[in-house]
Amino acid sequence: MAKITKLDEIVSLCKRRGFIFQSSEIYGGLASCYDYGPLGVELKNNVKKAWWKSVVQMRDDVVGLDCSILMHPMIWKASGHADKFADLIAECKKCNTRTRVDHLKEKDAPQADEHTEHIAIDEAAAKAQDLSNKLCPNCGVVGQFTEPMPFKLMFETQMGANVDDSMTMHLRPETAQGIFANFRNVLDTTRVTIPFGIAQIGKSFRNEVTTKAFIFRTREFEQAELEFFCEPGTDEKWFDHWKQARFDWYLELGIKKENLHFRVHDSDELAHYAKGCVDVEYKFPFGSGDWQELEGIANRTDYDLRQHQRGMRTLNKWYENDRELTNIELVDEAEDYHKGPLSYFDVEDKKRYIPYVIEPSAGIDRSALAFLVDAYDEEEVRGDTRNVLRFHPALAPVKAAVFPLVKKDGMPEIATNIYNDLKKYFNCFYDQKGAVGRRYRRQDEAGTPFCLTVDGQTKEDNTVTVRERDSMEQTRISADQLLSYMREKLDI
RNA sequence: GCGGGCGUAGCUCAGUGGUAGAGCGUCACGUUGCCAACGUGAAUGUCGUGAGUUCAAAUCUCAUCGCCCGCUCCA
Repeated sequence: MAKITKLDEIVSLCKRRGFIFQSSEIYGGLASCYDYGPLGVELKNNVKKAWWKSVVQMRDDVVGLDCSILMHPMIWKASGHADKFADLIAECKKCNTRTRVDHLKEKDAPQADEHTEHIAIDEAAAKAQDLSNKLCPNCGVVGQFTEPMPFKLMFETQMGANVDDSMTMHLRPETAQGIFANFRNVLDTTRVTIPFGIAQIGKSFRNEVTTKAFIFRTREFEQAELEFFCEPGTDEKWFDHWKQARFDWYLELGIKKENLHFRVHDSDELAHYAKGCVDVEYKFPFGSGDWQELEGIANRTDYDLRQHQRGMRTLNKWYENDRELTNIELVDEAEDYHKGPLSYFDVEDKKRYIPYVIEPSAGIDRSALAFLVDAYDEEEVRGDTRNVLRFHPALAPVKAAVFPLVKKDGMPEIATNIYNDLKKYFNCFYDQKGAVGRRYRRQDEAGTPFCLTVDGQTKEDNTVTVRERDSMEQTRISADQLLSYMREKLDI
């Protein structure tokens, strides 16, 4: 029986054990921002490590990258974010529901099923004047809207300390564009040949209209993204490949199969550049227990690289327009764009083309939350409730705790030596205080897979007790073999 | 942003105008020899924040911040 874990229980555990705290708590908190505590940072780092190992290090066809968060403003013009991450929203005066203006439908055309693109704010502002015939999707009242309000989904900041000539910059709303901007660099310096991918983990920022559910949707968040470049025509094959590879990654790290599934995007839900998109979703315990996105895997086609080729050719216009993005249009695409600066030359086939891109884009924070929720378990042990986080060893913040059974007879000294030896190889924790049973249970709640206990017998035959978290079973292992035994068990 | 609920110790919560509380947890000492044992002792509070009403506010009023649920929104 899968226990239904409420989000509140997870939040409470996170606080109690030092996984996650509200940001700026001593000042009353800052909405939608969270800090990772001592155990939380280990967990999150382990999630990132596991992703990096699986996507970069274990593969011969992917290389890593770490781009700056601030990038040239033209990046966002070319990518479309500068225009499309600004929405106009109108509020129904009748029911106070806010709706994106471009999602509003005419009274007489309720079946307007054309996919609604985001519209550049200026254009939309002009068009949006007449809402008198628009229908509120919530209460059905016609034409009772406030003036459209612009929502900027990108964080703005200033670059340059001198206020007068500082430049407005945007914090990146996704890490992907830094990869596209470095496609040429990597190609020229790394001896990669298509098909290959570039991976990156890092912070992104989005002014979401609403945040949600603990660390699930926050305005500052960490992404792990891969842009996998392939020859057009092979994109479907690679899409399927990554779809499977990414799904399996969650399962291998212990997510229960029944809590994970794919959701294929409908064609009217796809971003305009995407040929296909599928989400990996986890059954989170928010409210009624909704499936929520952990990761999106999209076929972005050759859209981004082509857009940046246009962007590169628009640079002078940007200078001429006083470095203002809103006043300029990207120049039209060159006719021979497929031979442009971001094209790829295939030596075997002797042809140039703009590669297609398959993008698995995972949210690290929400993955960490999913691993937490999924690992959380309460079980009855001798009439007591045992709280245990059944983390996969690779994700466990602490791999092994070392205890002397009691604080005398030389046991602390032996245990300390073992601890000092093992901590060179993986994260360990030493504890000699209080009853050993209590120490075991404390480690259960931190998700530590193994506890190593030095007892009276250790002095006689140099063995220690290895107590396993999930089964609570104990095995005696020679202290000499402890390192190799643990490494095998932990797979490190 | 709207509607509903909530905010008191690290956690869970009691406390409806009159001295700030409990359980669990934490720490110390003793005891104990393998699963939240026991004994003794201890620490820990801007009662979310700010104003107001009152002789007196955790308690009443207003504002504000934050969290949860449901809408809305979510390349």
